[in-house]
Amino acid sequence: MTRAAKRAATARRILEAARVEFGEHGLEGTTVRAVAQRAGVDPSLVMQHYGSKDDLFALAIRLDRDSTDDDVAEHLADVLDVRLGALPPETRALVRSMLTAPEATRTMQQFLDERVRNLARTSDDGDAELRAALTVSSILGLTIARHFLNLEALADISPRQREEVLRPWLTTVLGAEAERPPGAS
Amino acid sequence: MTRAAKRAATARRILEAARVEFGEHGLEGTTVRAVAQRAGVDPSLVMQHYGSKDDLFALAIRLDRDSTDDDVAEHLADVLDVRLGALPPETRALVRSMLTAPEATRTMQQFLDERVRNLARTSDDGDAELRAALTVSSILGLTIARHFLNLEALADISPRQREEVLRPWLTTVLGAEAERPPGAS
DNA sequence: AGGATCGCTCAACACTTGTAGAGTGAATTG
DNA sequence: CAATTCACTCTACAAGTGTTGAGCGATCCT
Repeated sequence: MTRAAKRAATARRILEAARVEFGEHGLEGTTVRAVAQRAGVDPSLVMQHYGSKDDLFALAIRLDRDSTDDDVAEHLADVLDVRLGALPPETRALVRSMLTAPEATRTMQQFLDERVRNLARTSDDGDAELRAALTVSSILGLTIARHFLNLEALADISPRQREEVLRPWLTTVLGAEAERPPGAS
Repeated sequence: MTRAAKRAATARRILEAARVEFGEHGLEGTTVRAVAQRAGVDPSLVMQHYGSKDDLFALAIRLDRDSTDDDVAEHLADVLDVRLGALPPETRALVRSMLTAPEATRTMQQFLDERVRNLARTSDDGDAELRAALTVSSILGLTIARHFLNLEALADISPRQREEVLRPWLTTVLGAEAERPPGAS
């Protein structure tokens, strides 16, 4: 293993450690020393690699999603498959700090606004954006309630419940934009 | 104004300042000095009144809701009337820190679990708790998206949209527990 | 009115934090 | 093989934090 490769590997180890720490304790609750210790490395090396704690954080919460086709089906798959298991560390880090770290708030805003736009694109209803936003925020709330607040009722969802309750419910939420009540202008 | 009354008034002023600061910057992002300055008071007075920053925080996030009858109608009223305006400071403080401050996380868990139980009580469905949890987390997500992330699509909701989109949508979400698909045991 | 009480401020401490710079030992290069 | 580069550690510092105890001036009791 060449010297540059070893250095790159160390850098990745630091970044991953940072994601875990940020994901568990947030930006303010995480110390550079804690990240360094988890990575098995000296604190100052973290700085040499990433410049500052804030720069490291900005990198740690990047989602790097391939935002090509972002439709209802993908949403469903996301929620049902991915988010029922463990959340990836960068997502945990982003969500964990989204209410307290301005950088994370901005990133989350952009991420959600984009999903809302993509979702609203499928309809030409004037209120499509609003309906899409309701859908997206529902999924956000579900994610938080399950993975960060550990709501009792969401703790253990059986495969039966996933198919009989969660999937129909999500379909309802997602499809709500199609069933608008009569009386619109 | 008696001396004790003046002291009590100062205490309330400090607590209110704390709610605003905590609500805006979270537990870790708020300094005792900032609270004191907002209250127009010396930092050490804050300690004399509330013992420690953590004790003050615990008090600042208390909701003191009269949890007698917590039903669907109340939920709707909450979301449509209260939460469309500004959130009360103690609610802001609680929500802001719920992902980063363990004390706030616990408080939020208990608050939501209670609402879920109360909501599930109205049905004898075996999955009532799960459905109630989906409802509650939807509302949580909506609150966060609107009041903390300022999602574009949720920024300005006209009265028309409230009545034509938001209310029917919420009714759907809330009522989803009644419309379960056929084929349950 | 005079002494005690008390709400409040001032000054300071102990600690943790992010961060910088010198140093070290091994890998690399000629 | 000698010189150099470089990934990494050690030591230290300056700033900001929660928290404390002494002191001060106005208000209350007798």
